[in-house]
Amino acid sequence: MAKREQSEAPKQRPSKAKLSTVVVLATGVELADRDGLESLTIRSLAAELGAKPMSLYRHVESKDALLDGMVDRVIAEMEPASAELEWREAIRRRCESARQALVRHPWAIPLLESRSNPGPELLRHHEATLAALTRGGLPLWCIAHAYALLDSFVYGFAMQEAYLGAAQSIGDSAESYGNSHAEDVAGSLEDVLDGQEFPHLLRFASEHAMQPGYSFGASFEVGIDLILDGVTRLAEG
Amino acid sequence: MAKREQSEAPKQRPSKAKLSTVVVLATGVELADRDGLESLTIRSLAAELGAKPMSLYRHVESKDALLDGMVDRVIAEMEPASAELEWREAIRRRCESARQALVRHPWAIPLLESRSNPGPELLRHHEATLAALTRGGLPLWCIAHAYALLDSFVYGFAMQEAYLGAAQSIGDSAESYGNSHAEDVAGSLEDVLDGQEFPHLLRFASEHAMQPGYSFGASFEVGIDLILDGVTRLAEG
DNA sequence: CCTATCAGGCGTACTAAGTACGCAAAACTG
DNA sequence: CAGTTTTGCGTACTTAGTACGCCTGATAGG
Repeated sequence: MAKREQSEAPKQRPSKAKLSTVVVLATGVELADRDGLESLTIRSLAAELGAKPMSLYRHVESKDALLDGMVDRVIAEMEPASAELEWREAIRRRCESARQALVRHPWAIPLLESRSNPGPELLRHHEATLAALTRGGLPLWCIAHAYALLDSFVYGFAMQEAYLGAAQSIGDSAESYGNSHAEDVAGSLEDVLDGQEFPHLLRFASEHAMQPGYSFGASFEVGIDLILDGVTRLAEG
Repeated sequence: MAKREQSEAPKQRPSKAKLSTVVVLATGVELADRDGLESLTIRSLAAELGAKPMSLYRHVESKDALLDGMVDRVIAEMEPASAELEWREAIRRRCESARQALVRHPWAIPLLESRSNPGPELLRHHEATLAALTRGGLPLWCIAHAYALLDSFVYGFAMQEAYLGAAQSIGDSAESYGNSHAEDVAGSLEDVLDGQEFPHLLRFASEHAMQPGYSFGASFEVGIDLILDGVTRLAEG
């Protein structure tokens, strides 16, 4: 009798709070962000929520459904192309937003492909992008190419960025597996490559990729603009 | 005594043959191709090889190592950029080859990212590609962009192609999960999209994507050429 | 206020899957 | 042919997903 609450209890993730589908999905995303997808289990998620494993199944049909929901949540973080902006700018922003969502949630990248159900957010997203491309006055076949190229690039870029990110974060979470890729990728460049076997690779790494100002991410905007330009040119010629 | 063999026994995958790392990896790839990555377990692989689960561990350190090895095998199927050809043509072929390998082994795509160890084949591959780009006379910063864009595009494209492929294969392997995405994606376009909510999407699908001659794959070469052109232009201007 | 109903949380327990450990047969070596 | 190494594997433990059904607290009538 000492405790009375109507429906909005004070938020407290680590233990209590009311269980619900959204909370489960959101906490799933948090956990995957923090510890990686491998350590997201029904049991660990339940523990994080201060609940017992079987309780989650009241709000999520299965682990697959959980993952689907989490992916849709990530997609929801990507701003759809705005109808207000000039179409190229709208596309640019959409792509950058998508990329950032995937950088925040790199575990979602492999799932984007394998999860079959499109999910409501993904549809809204496609719709907005197609609308922007249509506003650009491109012919339909050209829209198709533009869309294929842009999305391929965004996803592929995010994939590589995630890969590099994992390789570069030396002091971060270096205990997930037995493999310590940190040293293998970052430090031992010369150890693996010093032979005459990979001269270009070694030169590229030492003279460019390992230089102070280098940022893989800088290629992103270059790529988007390049594709946008190329597609425009396609439509004309 | 009735059976005598020196080292090359008649090949017979389903049951006997000598166990070895290569055989295990190759059979793993076959199994993943046939039944999908989810149904590739140490136990199923052992059964396929006519062996018992623990036997595989003599030739593969762990399941993770198995997956690494399988991925490296897929990468080995991608022809490195040839040093004989004109550089753009060499790049084009390399990319097309990579794409085809990933179409043959779509399960490898999500793994490309998550597997941390580069693997010997990947290094050889990068080396050849950088060599070709260098032969093109591009400045180093431009090579970096070119490489980032090309690889992002290839991987991302393969990802989408795999996604679409799974959605389109109606009569193929439609029993993997409880979800039958075949109908959901292919047939019920109007069921999901008929509302006024997704006009562009519906128009795009019905007027273009569902037309007889449409092929998503056709965008691939367009994309590669577009990137190659764009990068060349970058280097000049 | 008392009871029927219902939904949410959970205990139990089964299954699938990775794999540590160490034995034993086979292959190889001297 | 004896010793050593390589290979295959039986056993068994662990982690993880989840089917099934109980229990409890909240809610709705009477």
